[in-house]
Formats: sequence, C-alpha cells, structure tokens
Amino acid sequence: MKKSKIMVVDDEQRMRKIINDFLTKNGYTVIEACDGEEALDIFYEDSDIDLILLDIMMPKLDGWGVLKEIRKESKVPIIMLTARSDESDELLGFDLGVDEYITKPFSPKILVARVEAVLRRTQGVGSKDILETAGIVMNKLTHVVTVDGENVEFSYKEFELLAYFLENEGIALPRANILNNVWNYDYYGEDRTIDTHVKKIRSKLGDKGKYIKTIWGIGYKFETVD
Amino acid sequence: MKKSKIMVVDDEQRMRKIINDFLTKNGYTVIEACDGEEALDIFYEDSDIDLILLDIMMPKLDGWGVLKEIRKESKVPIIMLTARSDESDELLGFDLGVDEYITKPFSPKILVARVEAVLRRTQGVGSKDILETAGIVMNKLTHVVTVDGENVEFSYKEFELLAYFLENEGIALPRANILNNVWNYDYYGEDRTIDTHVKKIRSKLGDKGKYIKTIWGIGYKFETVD
DNA sequence: GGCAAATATGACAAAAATGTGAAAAAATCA
DNA sequence: TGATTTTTTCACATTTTTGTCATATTTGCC
Repeated sequence: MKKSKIMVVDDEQRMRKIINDFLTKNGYTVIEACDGEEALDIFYEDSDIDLILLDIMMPKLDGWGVLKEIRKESKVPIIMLTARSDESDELLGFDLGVDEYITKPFSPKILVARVEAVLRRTQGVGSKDILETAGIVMNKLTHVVTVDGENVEFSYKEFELLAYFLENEGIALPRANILNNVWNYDYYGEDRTIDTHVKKIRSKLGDKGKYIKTIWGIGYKFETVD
Repeated sequence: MKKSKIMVVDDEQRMRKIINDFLTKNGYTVIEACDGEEALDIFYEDSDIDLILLDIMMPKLDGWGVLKEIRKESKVPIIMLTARSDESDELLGFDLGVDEYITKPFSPKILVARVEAVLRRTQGVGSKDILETAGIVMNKLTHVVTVDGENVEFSYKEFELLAYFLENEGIALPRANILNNVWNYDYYGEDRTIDTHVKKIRSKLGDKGKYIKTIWGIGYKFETVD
C-alpha cells in the first residue's frame, strides 16, 4: 500500500522533529509547516496530503483558523494537537470537522495509534470504493449507482461529478474547483458546462436531486438537508 | 490460510517492483533482495520464506550460485527468472533443483499462476483453476472452455482475457488495467486491441456475449445480469 | 416591484468512444 | 521455408457523450 503523506503543523521546531521522526520510522512521509499560513500554502500546493496534524496554539494563524479554512474545501482528516485537555475546545472542534485529538504531552505509541486509526477510518476499504448518503449508493468498483435500491445509469462525466459531490458532502464547491477536480487540467471550456451536467444528475436522482444545492454566485453543494 | 512469503531476487529495481506489486496484490508477502549475496543473507536470517523468485543474471553472485548454495541445506521452492528461453540452462537448472522457470518478459498472470502452481505442488491444496459462471466453465489447467456444455475454442489471448473478466466478475475494468494484467508489462500497443478481442470473445460466447458489458469511457465489465 | 446578474432547461451539434470487418504484422507450425 | 493461426492495427460506421447556445426562470438587491 502507498505510503500516506502527513503534514505536521507546529511552531515548535522540537515538536515537529519528534513527530516527524516517529512517523517516518513508521513508514509515513512527513511534511512540516511551522505556522498556519505556511500550512495552507503547502496544502493548496500539494493536493495529495492524506492527514494533517495540527497544533492549536500558533502565531499568525492558529489551528482553528487553519481548520476552518481547509474545511471550506476539503475533508482531509485532521488531528488536533492540544496542550491541555479542554473539553470545550474539543466540542467546538468536532463540530468544525476535527477527526481526533491528541493531548500534549503524548507518547509516540499514542501518536501512531491515533494516526493509524484515523487513516483506517477515512481510507479503509469500504469508504474508498463505496459512497453512500441518503439512499444514494455509488460503487466505484462496479461503477453502479442505486437510488433507493433502484439502479440508475450515469455517464462517465456524470458519475465522476456525482462522486466528487458525495466525497465533499456539505462543502460548497466553487465552479473553478469542480472543473479542476472533475475535468482534466487542460480543459478550457465554459463554466456553464457544469450546470448542464448538474441538471442531468438532478433529474436522474429524482426526489434526491434537490440535495445538490445551488450556491448562488459560487457553485454547488451536496447536502442532505431540506 | 497463512500468507506465503516470497523472496524476489533481481538486480533491476524496476523488475523487483513489478513483481512485488503483483504478488502483493495477490495476497503474498514479498521480500526483496537486489543481488545473490543479499539473497543468501536474508534467507539465512529469515527461515520462513516459502518461495524464491531468482533472476539468473546478477552481479556478485548469480542465480546459479544462489541456487547451489541454498540447495545445500534447503528444499525451498525456487523459480528462476530467465531472460531468454535457453533449453540447456533449463536442463541444468532442473538437475540442481529448480522448480519452475519463467521467461522474461512475462505477464503478471503467468507469474502468479506459476507461483501458485509451485506452491500448490510443494504445499498442497489450492483451487483457483476452474472458473465457472452462468454456464461458462473455464479450466485453466487444461485450457478448455465450455459454454452450456459445448466446447468452445479460444486462442491464448482470448482465454487469458476471458479468464481475467471472470476473475473480476462485476468489477468495472479500465482498459489500462486490462492491458496491465493480461498483456506483458512491456506491451505498448493500442488500447483498441482489447476491443477487437472482446468482439471475438463476445461472438464466441454467443448469447452470453452480452455479459461482457461496455462501460463507456472506462472499459468493460463482466456481469451476468441482463 | 423592477432590474441586472446568475442559473435552469431543452435542443442541437461537435466530439469522443466503441463496434466492426478486413488487412497487416507477428508468431507458430509443419 | 511456406502455410497457418493468432494478434494487432487500421479505416470507417455507429453510438453515446459532452459542450454550447438560445431562451426561460430564478435570485439578490435597490
């Protein structure tokens, strides 16, 4: 299996080194960022980061800021590093999409165990090939989609686009992002092509077509709320 | 059943990676050695190796040397990788206790088939030799296919391709995957060759040809649903 | 409400992918 | 070697998908 790439964001050089060493020893590829802004820069540059270890207390942009920013357009798993175990912090974080907490100081074993657990949870067999929400089941392996158990045919592009929506459930996706992720990078056509595909997907989804919300002036968002 | 551990000995990094990938994909544990001396070191260290894939041409200590050395004290099954099919080499090898030969370049299927055959011969059990679905029966050992009891002739490539389909029943197979798994790794021909073979297989399967579904923009899928 | 901008929709044409038959190339066999 | 079989390529027909456009509708905002 491919080595997972982990970004460690912490302002203390020593802490970064400790974490880096342990993760590297356990077969992970590690990238370091020393503050929130750098973390965002790296993240936007390098799209294949599998997990982020994020310290809360940092200069410039703190962990919460980074978290919010990233959650606007990605569901990459994030583990927060917190100095003390503060319950209110944790509650806030889970709402914002934190996957796990590690309280400093921690043992290397805990670190690796949590990282592995989160990665297993997020990229484990099931979650990778089968997307499921609100009665819509997409099987990427068999390339079959069922809506409330009924088989529905999707063309290649439609399939890819719907998959992208489901993989980013709850996230507002600007047209530019959609083009970048579902179309080839060398596609220079109209934005509006997306609209046409969305139209077709909505109609094929029947009742559930409404879950593809239009975000006026931005793009679309898949959300299973009425 | 316990995963078999296989040691791959070859000086070419690329070759090791190819073999490693395919064996790992097929559920084996793989250990790599990049020359004869390293192979012996590893073998003496790690006593529970179940099979060795041994390249003949290597610097320092070549495949024959490793073979002789290991045969002094072990009967571990050994498959030799040879660049060309040289009969005198093969005869020499069988005398020295070679279990099988694989001539480069080889297809992944051949690799896995030989490995499985040797392991079966040496450790018993195993049975992935007969594929059967919807009235189509393929015997990989005898290379005989029957459709509803009627014998149908398939050429080598057709047989391999159909077997690949049956082994992956229900899974959408991209053309690239098909090429990688059914053709040799050094095949750089057209995608469309697959189409031609599919055409022939479909016609030979008669009614059941329809079970090879076309997945537009992707490739094919074998599925016994109408 | 009315206006401007953005999105939805249906129709259509362009583009892309596949099916097919035949010929070329390669491998195999006698 | 020549003949035969298998495999690959090619050209063209066919099918499906995809993108664009014109028009209708909706939305945000004054």
